[in-house]
Amino acid sequence: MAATQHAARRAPLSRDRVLEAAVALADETGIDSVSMRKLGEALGVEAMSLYNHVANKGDLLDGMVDVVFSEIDLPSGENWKVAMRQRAISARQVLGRHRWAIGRMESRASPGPATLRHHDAVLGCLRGAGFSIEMTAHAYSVLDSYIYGFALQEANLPFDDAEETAQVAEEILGQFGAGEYPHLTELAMEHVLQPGYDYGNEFEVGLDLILDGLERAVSGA
Amino acid sequence: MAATQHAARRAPLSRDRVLEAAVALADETGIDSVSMRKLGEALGVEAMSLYNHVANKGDLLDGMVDVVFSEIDLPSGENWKVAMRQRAISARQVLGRHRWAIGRMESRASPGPATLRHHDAVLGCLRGAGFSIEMTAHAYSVLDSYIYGFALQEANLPFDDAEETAQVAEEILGQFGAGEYPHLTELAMEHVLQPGYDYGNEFEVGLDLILDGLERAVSGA
DNA sequence: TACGGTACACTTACGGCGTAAGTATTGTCA
DNA sequence: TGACAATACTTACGCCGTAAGTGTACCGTA
Repeated sequence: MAATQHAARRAPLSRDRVLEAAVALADETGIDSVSMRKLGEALGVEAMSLYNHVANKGDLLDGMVDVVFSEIDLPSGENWKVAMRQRAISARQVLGRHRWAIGRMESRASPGPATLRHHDAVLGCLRGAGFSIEMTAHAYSVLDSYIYGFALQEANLPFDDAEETAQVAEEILGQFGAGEYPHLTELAMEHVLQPGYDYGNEFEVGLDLILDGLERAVSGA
Repeated sequence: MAATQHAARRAPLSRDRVLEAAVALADETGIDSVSMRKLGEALGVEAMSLYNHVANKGDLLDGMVDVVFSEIDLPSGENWKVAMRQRAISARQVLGRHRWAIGRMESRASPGPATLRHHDAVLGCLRGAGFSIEMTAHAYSVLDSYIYGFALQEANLPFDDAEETAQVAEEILGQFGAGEYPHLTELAMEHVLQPGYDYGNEFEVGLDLILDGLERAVSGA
């Protein structure tokens, strides 16, 4: 049949090609518009053909998350603080590039190989720097919580630049009497709406606070 | 008609009743099974009737998130550190009770009144304790990032108790040669799988590390 | 008491979703 | 050449959100 011959001439599908296309589609049009049909269309294929390469939609999402993980720099260098700092910054960058990913880290029971490799490298860096197992667990928990939480907040900001910020702030505050949320209003007026404000700058402030705290904890022990 | 008389005898719907039922349904059966049809069924009503009380499904989700926020204790007392600590613990409890909520804080452009009230109270506590506006912004960012991130990780743990933990760890590690992820294996064997382990215990460790860091930053300025 | 408006639950219908099941066409190796 | 494994295709089912329109019960006013 003509359709099938056409298919034969196409570059063949593979799990990697499917995942890559899905990530690109999610980046461009949002995770909600990643459906099997639309993904198939993007690949020049019917929806059901994708099932030759992913088990189901959950498997697709798991795979997409693992692709994201694979983009995060592994920690490197002998100085744990520098390595952790650099990894955190890379993670935030990657999660900013794929804003749909942060809410779907709920891959839960099925972490992919890149995910496992990443976690193993982080643990190895800390253990190699002399952290006890318990201290490693503490550091791992507080750092990852902070990174994911910051990325989550950043992904959910309803604005991307100063102009939008002003617009949104006006909208929200304008709905209420000026006195109803005085501290929110103050922060908006005297900080967020000032020229040069960028929420992203907060990331390294908090990160350094945590890294310094860890350093103190580890040297005090 | 009989059906309508029946409806008349029913306690009338209201936005609050709809939101409450939706939250309960999500808690019991997961957010994915909160559909307009199933929610209607839970309330003894057809799906379309819900549209008299919520604008659409997005509005429903926004409202559900605001219900969750309303359950978090507002900070109280004159000691900012105690107040922030207690609020953080309450937030984690609430987010643990409604695990579906953390990924859907993407209410983005439309925070509800409880959400705004909560944020305003947090800011007021810090400003009242003498934090500068900038320092308030730092504290707010690092604390909320940590709380959300921790809740996110906790919500995504594929296990709830020690038994499940062992089972999942075995499954994951069993898929690979023992040497493939040595540090992950070590952490699992010598820490996570030890009796008495509970990831939740990490929360206050990281929280206190951050609060101490903030205290040092604020007293040093 | 009668009446008009409002509130609100109902039915029907549409297009999109994930995916189970079955069919057809290829490229590969005996 | 003929059989087999891959893999793309079609069809169909029961969900989903929700636009549009219908009917009834209640309330304030005359």
